[in-house]
Amino acid sequence: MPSQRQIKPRKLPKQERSRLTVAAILEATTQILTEKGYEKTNTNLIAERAGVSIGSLYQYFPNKKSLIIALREQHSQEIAELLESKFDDLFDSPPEIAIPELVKAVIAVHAINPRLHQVLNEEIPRSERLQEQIQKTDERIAKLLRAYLTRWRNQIRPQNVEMTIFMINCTVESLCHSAVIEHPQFVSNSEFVQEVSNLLISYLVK
Amino acid sequence: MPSQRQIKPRKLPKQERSRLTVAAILEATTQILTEKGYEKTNTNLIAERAGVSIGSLYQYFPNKKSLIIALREQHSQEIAELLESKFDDLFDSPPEIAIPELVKAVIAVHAINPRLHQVLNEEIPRSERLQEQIQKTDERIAKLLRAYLTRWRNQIRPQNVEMTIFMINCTVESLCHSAVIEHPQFVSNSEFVQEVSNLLISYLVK
Amino acid sequence: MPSQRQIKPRKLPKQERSRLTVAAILEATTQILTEKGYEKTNTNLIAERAGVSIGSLYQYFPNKKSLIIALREQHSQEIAELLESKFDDLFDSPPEIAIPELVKAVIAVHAINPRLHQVLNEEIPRSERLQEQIQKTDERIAKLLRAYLTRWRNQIRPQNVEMTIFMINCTVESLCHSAVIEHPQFVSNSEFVQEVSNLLISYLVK
Amino acid sequence: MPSQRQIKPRKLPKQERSRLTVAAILEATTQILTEKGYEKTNTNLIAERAGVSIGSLYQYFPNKKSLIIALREQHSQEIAELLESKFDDLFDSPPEIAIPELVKAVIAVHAINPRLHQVLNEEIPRSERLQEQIQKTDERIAKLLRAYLTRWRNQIRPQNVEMTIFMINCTVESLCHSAVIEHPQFVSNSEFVQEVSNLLISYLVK
DNA sequence: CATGAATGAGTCTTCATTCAT
DNA sequence: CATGAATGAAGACTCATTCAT
Repeated sequence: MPSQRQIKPRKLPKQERSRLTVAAILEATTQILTEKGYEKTNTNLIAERAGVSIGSLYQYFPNKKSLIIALREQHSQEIAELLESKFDDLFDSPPEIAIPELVKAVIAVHAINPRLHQVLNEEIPRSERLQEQIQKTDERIAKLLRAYLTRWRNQIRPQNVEMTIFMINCTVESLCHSAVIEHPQFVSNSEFVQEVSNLLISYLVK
Repeated sequence: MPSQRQIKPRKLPKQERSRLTVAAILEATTQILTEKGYEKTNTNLIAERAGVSIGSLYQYFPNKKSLIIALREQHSQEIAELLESKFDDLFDSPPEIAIPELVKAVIAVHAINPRLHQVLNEEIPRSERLQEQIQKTDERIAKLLRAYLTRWRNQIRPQNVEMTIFMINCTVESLCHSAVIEHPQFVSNSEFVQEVSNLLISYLVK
Repeated sequence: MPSQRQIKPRKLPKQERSRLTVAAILEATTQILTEKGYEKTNTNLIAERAGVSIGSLYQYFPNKKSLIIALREQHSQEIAELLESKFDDLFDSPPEIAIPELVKAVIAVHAINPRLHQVLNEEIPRSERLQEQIQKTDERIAKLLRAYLTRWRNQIRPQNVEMTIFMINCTVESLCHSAVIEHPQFVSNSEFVQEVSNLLISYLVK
Repeated sequence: MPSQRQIKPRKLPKQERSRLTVAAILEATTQILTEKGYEKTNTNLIAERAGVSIGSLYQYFPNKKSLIIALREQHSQEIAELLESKFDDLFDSPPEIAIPELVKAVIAVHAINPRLHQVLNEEIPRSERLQEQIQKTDERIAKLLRAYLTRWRNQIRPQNVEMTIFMINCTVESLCHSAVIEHPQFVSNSEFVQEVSNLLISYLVK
C-alpha cells in the first residue's frame, strides 16, 4: 500500500537521472582540469569523459566558465562548511588550542586534490562572476573569524579586527596551499602544522 | 681606417633596434595582459599594439608562452635584484629593523602593476618551463633569506631553516599580493606594513 | 448501449485537446517568429512558449518546416477566404467600386501582424513544399480575379488575362505589404488606398 | 625610366592578392547562396569553394552576415548605378519614352541571377545593418525618381511625390522580381515590358 | 499519447603559427 | 630581417530530432 502511494518517484527518476548527469559532468571536469590544466580543458572532452553528449553538458551548464564556477562553488561550500563545523567545536577553545586544529583542517582540505586546487586558484581567468563567488566565501569565513576573534578579544593583541582577519585568512590559506603543492614533505609530518600555528599564535596572542 | 672604426657602430644600431623591438613587444604584452587578462590576450593583438608585424614577433619569441616567460623573467629579475640590494643594505640589521624595510619593498614591487602581477600569478597555465623559472627565482630569494637567517641565527627562534624560509617567503608574498589587490586601503597607510612585520618578527625573534 | 453513445464524446475531448495543443503551438510559433525572426526561432523555444513538451510538438508537426507551412497555410486560408467573400460581395460591382474595397481588405489583412507577414515572406527558406503552397493560394486568388475580369471583360483594357491577374495580384500584394511595413503613415489615412486604387483602375479600365 | 619610378606597385601585389581573395570569397558566396539558399550556406563551405582557408575568410569578413551585407552592397551598387545612368540618359524623355526603358533595365538586372536576387530578398534575416543598407539604396533611387518626377511634374497626375516614388519603386521592383522568378515566359517577350509600362504610364500621366 | 533528457552533427569563429614576398 | 596574408586545427556552442520512461 505505501508503495502504491509512491507517486513522487515518478518524477524522481527524471530528476535522479539529471543529477547523475550533472555529477558525472562535474567529476569529469575535475579529472580533466586536474590532468591537463585549464587551458587544455575543453567542453567536448569533458562531455566525452563524462560519458555524456556535448548537448547534455550544455543543457546543464550554459558555457565553459559555468563549469568552473560550479566546481569552485562545490569547493567553497566544502571548505566553508568544514570551517564552520570546526569553529563550532573550537569556539570556546583558546587560540593555542584552536589554531593548530584549524590549520590541520585547512591542510586536509588542500591535500584532497592539490592539483585541482592549484588549477582553480592559479589558472582560471578572473571573471566578475568568479570574483563575486570568491568574495562570498571569503566573507563567510571572515564571519567565523570575526566571531572567534571577538570572543577571545581579551587575549588577542592586534586591534584592527578586519585587518587581522585578512592576515590570518591569507596566511593560512597561502601557506597550506603552497606547502601542499611545493613542499609535500612538509605536510607529511606535524612540524609544519606546529610552525604555522606558532606563526599565528605568536602574532595573535598577547 | 675610418671604415673599420665604423664596424661596431654600424652593428650597434641593428642590435639596438632589436632591443627596442623586443622591449616594445614586452611592453605591449604587459599592457594587454593587464587590460584583458591572459585568456583574451593573443599574439596578433600584441604585435599590433607593439607596432610590429606578427612575423617579427615570432622572430624574437618562438611562441606565445615564451612571451609570458620573458615577462616573468623580467619581473623576477626586478624583484630578486631589489631584494638582493635590500638584503645587502640590511644584512647587518636585526630583524626588527630589516623586516619592515623588506615588507615595504615587496609591497612597492607589487604596487607597481598589481593587475599584471595578478594575471601572471593567477591566470597563467603552469608549464614545466614556468615552474622551473619560478623555482629559480624562489631559490635566489631563498639564498638571501638563508644567509640572513644564518647571520642572525642566535636571535631566531625557528630551527628548521628551510621551512622558515618557506614560511617567510610565502607569507610576505601572499600578504602583499592580496593586500594590494583586495585591500588597497590597507596598503596606503603604514599600519599594514607594521602588522605584517609584527607577524614575522613575533614568529622569528626569540 | 450507453457505452456506445459515449464513443464519440469520449473521443471528442481528445480531439479537442489535440486541437488546443496544435493551436497553442501555432500561436507560440507566431509569437516567436514575430519577436525574433526566423533565424532565432527554434522548436524547443516554441514548445516551451506553447506550454507543451518538445515531444508533443513533434507529435503534431514532423519537423520545423511543417510549422511554418502550417502557419502560412492558416494565413493563406484567411486571406483567400476574405478575398472570396469580398469578391462574392463585389462580383457585380464595377472596378471603380470593387478595387478600393479589395485594396482596403488586403491592407487590413497585412496590418493584423505585419511583422509576421514580413518574416513569412522575407526570411523563410524557399522549399519546394512551400513553393507549392504559395502557388496553390495564388491560384485560388487567381481564380477569383479571373472570374471577375471575365465578368467585366467589356470594361477592361488589358487583353492577356493571365498576365493581368499576375499584374494585379503582385502589385496589390507588394504595395500593401511594403506600405504597412515601411510607411505605416501611408496606411493610416485613406489617401494610400485611393492611390493604389487609382493605379489599378487607370490600368484596368478602358 | 618611367618604369623605374613605379615604386607604388611594391605594395600593390599585396593589396592585389587581398583583392583577389576577397573577390573569390564573394564569388563563392554568390554561388553557394544561389545553389543552396541562405540556410544551407555556411562559411566553411564558402571558404572551401573560394579555394581559401576559413581563416582568410574571417580576415576580411568578421562574420557570416557581413558576407551577405557585402554581396547586397555590390548588388545595390550595380542597380543604383545602372538606374543613375539610365535616368541620366532619359531625364529629358517624357514618361511614355522613359518608363519602358527603365522597366527593361530593371528586368535585365533581375534576370542576371534571379535566384541570387530571390535569396537576397526573401531568405535573409533582417538585421539592423541590412535594413540601413536597404534604406540607403532606396533613398538613392528615390532621389532619381524625385528629380525626374519634378522635372516632368506638369505631365504627372499624382500630387504626393513621396508616395508616388514609393508606388513606382515598389511596383516595378516587385513586378520585375516576381515575373523573372515565377513567370519567366512573361519576360522573354516584350509584352510584359509593355504591360508594366502601361500600368505606370496610365497611373502617372495626366 | 506526453514528457523532457539526451543526442551529435553541424556551425561559427579564434588564434597560434607559417611562409611567400 | 620585416611584413602581413594565409593557414587550419581546434573549440565553443546550437538546435532539430529521437527515444526511454
